[in-house]
Amino acid sequence: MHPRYARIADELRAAILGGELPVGAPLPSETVLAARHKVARGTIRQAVAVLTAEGLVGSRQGARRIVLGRERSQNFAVLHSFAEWARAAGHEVTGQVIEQSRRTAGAAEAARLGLAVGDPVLQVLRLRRLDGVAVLLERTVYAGWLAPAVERLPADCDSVTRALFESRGLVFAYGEHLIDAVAAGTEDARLLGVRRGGPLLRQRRVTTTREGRPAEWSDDRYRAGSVTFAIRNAAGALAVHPQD
Amino acid sequence: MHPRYARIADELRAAILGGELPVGAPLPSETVLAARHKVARGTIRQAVAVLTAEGLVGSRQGARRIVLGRERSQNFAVLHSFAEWARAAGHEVTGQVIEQSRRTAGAAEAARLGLAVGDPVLQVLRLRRLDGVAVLLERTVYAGWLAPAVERLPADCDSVTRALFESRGLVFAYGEHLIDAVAAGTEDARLLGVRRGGPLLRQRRVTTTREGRPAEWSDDRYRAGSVTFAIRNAAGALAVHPQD
DNA sequence: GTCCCTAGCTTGTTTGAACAAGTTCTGGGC
DNA sequence: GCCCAGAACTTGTTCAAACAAGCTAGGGAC
Repeated sequence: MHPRYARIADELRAAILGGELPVGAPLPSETVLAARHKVARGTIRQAVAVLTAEGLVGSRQGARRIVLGRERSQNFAVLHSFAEWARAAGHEVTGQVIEQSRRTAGAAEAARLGLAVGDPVLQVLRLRRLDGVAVLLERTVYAGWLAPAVERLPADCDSVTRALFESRGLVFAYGEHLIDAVAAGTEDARLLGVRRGGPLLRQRRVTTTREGRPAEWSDDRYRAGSVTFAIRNAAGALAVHPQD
Repeated sequence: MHPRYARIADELRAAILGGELPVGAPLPSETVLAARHKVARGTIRQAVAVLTAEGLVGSRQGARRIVLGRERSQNFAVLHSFAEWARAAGHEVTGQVIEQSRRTAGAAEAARLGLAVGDPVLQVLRLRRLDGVAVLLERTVYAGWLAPAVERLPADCDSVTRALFESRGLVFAYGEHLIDAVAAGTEDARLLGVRRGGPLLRQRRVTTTREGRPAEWSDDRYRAGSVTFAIRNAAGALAVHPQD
C-alpha cells in the first residue's frame, strides 16, 4: 500500500493530466485539500511537493499554487536504461555485444568507480538498435565485482539493467550524467553508419547502486537525430519534503 | 535570513564538499543532528531533503544516510541563463545581437508560446562568447508582450535574464528542455567558427514565467567541446548544470 | 475614478509526539 | 564456528498546532 500522501499526489496528478485542473488554474488551497481528504496539512504538503518536483505545479508563498503544465516529465531514471525507455515509447530494441574484455582500471576509471588503480574491470562495447537501425554505441566499464554477472548475460541481451536486477537484485538508483556533442570517430562512424566527423550526442554516465556503490561507467554515443533528451525542471522549488 | 533548515543544509553540504564527510560515509542520524542543532527532527529532515535533491546523499529506510558524491550539481535554474552560469564559474561573458526583427507567429511557435497563429513575436539571433571565444548561438523567439522590454536592452547585454528581472520583475522559473546533437549549418559554422557539418550541442527550450505563462522559445547551439550539461539524478530529483 | 492600506487568506517554517517499517548488531543456542 | 531471533537503532509517515511571510481583494480616503 502506497503511503497516503502518494495516493493524494496520484489523484491530483490525474486531475491535472485529465484536464479537470487546466493549465494556469489554481490548485485548491492546502487547508481545503486537507479537509477534503481528512488528513493533516503536512500530508497535503508532501503530496504537492511530489507534483512540484515533477514540474506540474508551481508555488509562491502567499499565493495559491498554479498548474504549470500537463505533460508529465518522465523521471530521469529512465535514462539509466535505454531499453526501458525505448520499450515504453513503443519501439523495438535489440542489443549486440561487439567486444568484451577484462582488464585493469586506469586512473580515471578507478576514480570514477571508486576502485584502486589496477583493480580488475570489465569493458564492454555494445551496439544497440532501435527498430533495426543502429542508434547507440555504448562503451561501458563495469566494476570488477559486477563482471561475473555481466559476463553471464547473453550477447544479445536487450536490457542489461533489467537482467542485472533479476539475476542479482541490483538496482541502479543514482546516477550522474554528462551530456555533450562530439564528432564521430572512425569506429563510431563505421558501427553507427554515419559520416566520420559528423555529430553524435554523447552521454557519459556513472551509475551507482542504491547504497552508493559505483557500479558502471559508460560513454554512450547516439546517432544525431535519433534521440533527444527531454528535461523538465521545476527550478526554484528544489526543496522537497516539507514536514516530517 | 535563510530559514533554519537551509543553514543546516549549507553546513552539511560544506562538510561533504570539504571532505569531513567522505564519499561512502554515513551521515549522523537525524536524532543526533537534531540534538546537535537544537531543532526538531522535521527540520533536520528538510535539510537533508535538500541534499538528497542535490544528489549528494542517498537514503534507505532503516539504514543511515550515505554520502553519494562530492560534486555539487547546480540546480537547473542556472541553465536558464548562460551568463549567470558562466560568471559563477569565473568566466568572462559577452553577448552580441546579430539580428533582431518582429514578425508573426507560425503554427509551431504559437503552440509553444501559447499564442494564436499570427500573433506578434520578436525574433532575436544572439552570439555569445566565453572568454572571447564564440561558443553559443541563440535563436530566440519572445512572445509579443515581452518584445518592448527586450528591444529596450542594449545590443551587447550580458545577461538577458537578469536585465528582464531588473527592468520588469520577470522571473524565468520553469522550463522545458530538449537536448540533442546536430550538424552545423552554414550560418552556424560561420558565426561559431567551426566546420560546416561538424557537431553542435543543441538545446531547445521553452521558458515560462513563474505564473506559467510561456515567455520565450529558443534554439541554442553550443560549439562542441565548450560546454557539457551535467545531470545528477537522485531517484526522482534532478539537477543540471552546464560545465566546461 | 484612482490610489493606498489593511484584513483575511495562503503558503512557508518549526515544534513535539507517536507509530510503522526496515536495517544492523548482539547474543544465545546449536 | 555458524546461524537465527530479537533488541536497539534509523528512516518513513502522519498528526495537530502555532506563528511568519507574502499575496489579493475590497473598502476607505482623496
